[in-house]
Amino acid sequence: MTSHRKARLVDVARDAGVSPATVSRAMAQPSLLALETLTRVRDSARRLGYLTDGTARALASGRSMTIGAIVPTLDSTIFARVLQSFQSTLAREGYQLLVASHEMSLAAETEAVRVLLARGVDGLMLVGAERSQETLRLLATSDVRVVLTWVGAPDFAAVTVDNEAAGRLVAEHLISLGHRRIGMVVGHLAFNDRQRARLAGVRQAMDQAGLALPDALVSEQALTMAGGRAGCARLLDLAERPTAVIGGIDLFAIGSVQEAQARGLSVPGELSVAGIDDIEFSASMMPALTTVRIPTAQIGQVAASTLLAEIGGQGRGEHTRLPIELVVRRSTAPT
Amino acid sequence: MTSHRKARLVDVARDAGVSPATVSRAMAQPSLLALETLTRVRDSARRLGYLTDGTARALASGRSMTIGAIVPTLDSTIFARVLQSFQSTLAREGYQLLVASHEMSLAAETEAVRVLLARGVDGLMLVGAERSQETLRLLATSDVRVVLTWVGAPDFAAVTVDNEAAGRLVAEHLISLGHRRIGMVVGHLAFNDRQRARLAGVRQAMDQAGLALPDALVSEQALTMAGGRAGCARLLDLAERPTAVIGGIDLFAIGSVQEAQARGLSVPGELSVAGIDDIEFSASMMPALTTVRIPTAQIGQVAASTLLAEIGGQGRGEHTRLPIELVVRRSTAPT
DNA sequence: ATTTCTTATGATAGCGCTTTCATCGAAGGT
DNA sequence: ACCTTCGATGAAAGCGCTATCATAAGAAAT
Repeated sequence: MTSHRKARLVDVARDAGVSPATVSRAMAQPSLLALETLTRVRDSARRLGYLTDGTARALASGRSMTIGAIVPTLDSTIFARVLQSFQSTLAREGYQLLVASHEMSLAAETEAVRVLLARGVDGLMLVGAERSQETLRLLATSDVRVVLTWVGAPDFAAVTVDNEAAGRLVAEHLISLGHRRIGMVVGHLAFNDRQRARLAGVRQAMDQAGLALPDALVSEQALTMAGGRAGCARLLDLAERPTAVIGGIDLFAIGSVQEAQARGLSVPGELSVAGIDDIEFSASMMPALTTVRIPTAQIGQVAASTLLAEIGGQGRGEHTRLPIELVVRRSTAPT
Repeated sequence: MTSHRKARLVDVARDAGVSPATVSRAMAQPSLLALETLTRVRDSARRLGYLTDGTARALASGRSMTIGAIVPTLDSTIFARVLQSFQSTLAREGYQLLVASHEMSLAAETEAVRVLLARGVDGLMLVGAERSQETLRLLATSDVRVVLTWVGAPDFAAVTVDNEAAGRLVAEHLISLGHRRIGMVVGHLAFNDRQRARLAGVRQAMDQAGLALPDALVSEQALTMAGGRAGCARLLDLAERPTAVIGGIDLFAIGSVQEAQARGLSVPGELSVAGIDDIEFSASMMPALTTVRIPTAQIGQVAASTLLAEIGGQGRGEHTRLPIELVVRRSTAPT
């Protein structure tokens, strides 16, 4: 609180009796300075309450030390978790996280990319592989490093998970239990390649077993528990109701269990239910949910490392596929 | 994709045959220009793929159009929700969100404040009123506008919720149902004034009813469902077990219900359980949870508006207290 | 006509930092 | 001793934009 106006680099330089360049070095590459000079500069800086002006630094150096992340929404266990680990890994390296959400709109994503690029982010985390032409153009024109999450694409580094396999895994599990008529509650498929892949995986397993997955047995819903309930309700109202329901996300499966129980159907006695994600709640609900474990926190952490490697110059578009695993619990049973 | 190097303001100016100042105006205050000039500049900008360099703009103008938010963690339904609405309100006004999390560490919060201030944020959202001296000093020295959430403090604008009243509300409800021995699972109280206030509220209600809340009946736990389970387990293991358990957050209450059920205790028959928050799941679990509704999304939205008003020069430290409400459902019953 | 506003645009000085490039003394090599 | 290398620092040119002030040309007022 020494002075009133914010201290600048030159103020510190004057106070310490060195040139601005030296102060700059003291802040950014201390190893270049003689120990004595360094301490003198640091003392002055502390005394004056000096904080490097990140804006000016970014302009002069060309690097903002800022990473952008564009997710569908922050209001989701899954993305929140990914962002948390992404952010903390980044922070450890001195990077800051700029977040934007697009609420499942392709156009909004494009706009977010434009804004973040204009902000001069050094890297960008995106979800999924579906992009507008305009977004791709923006990305190509700029020189930001990009890391995709969940689903990858050729020209970008990516940290993915085999969503198709996830769908296959649950479906095969259910089929092996003797289920023949299986329904699925899935998120809106437009601009959501994760859900599309999971559905495709379920389809594959069914096909392979010679079973059908008619459109009537697939219900698209908003990604909430209430959506899961509504979707399950639709499936249960069918003349030929399914003996098992797969939730494209755990939230759907949880909603489905609730709907079934509300109708007096026992799970898994009369209806088997399985999800994909393995969120915290799934393990401890009654009955505990059979699901596929997606290593969400790890996605964020690896995405951050990958992106930092890209920015650092090592790593050329590396793809990491994280393992997933079927977790059989109590919500599924033989027919 | 016209040129290879990134287009700058001067490039657009040259292309459009105007001065840099005019292009700057075209981007920031279009109303100052003649319509014809404006379109000409815009055409050039589009053709060259020009994006304003936010960094340079921030340096020259002194405003970064960036808001920082420091929360305990992103990985929480509650904060994720607040941030989602905060972010989308901000985005509508052209502001970008820079997030940081401190994982319940006072020192980490201070560091985050330092970093965000250095980044030149125009505003800052903080959670709770507990701050280190150093943080307060940093805030006072800089000229960022600040908005507090959940709990307010004299010198800052704030959007709060009466956490004490929330605790009181559930406790009174339970007391009115005839419960005399009530336990509480609460988050770690260090650097968490929200949980402290909720606990204090419960205490008040108990005191007023002439009841005691011995330390043994209060279990501090990490803010997860598993924490809720563990806390409830501790309370149920007591020689004199409580007839009702209050969760300092809904997650605790949910975990408590699970623990009770896992022990074969019926809820609310043998144990009443209530929470505070009203997260999505609470309404639809079995039994549906009695809780206090906290308007999370609204907190984010109002916090954003408040902060923007502060930045805009209107509004001097306004405090908004959002209403909360007891929601009685099926998890509580008379003794 | 002359003066006074307005409106649209230009010229240009920074914003606060980083980063060559240059300098200079001390250390190392022969 | 003499040249080279190295380590530590300084000088100063930007980074790409905004904002102030100045200017010019009409419009309005007298």
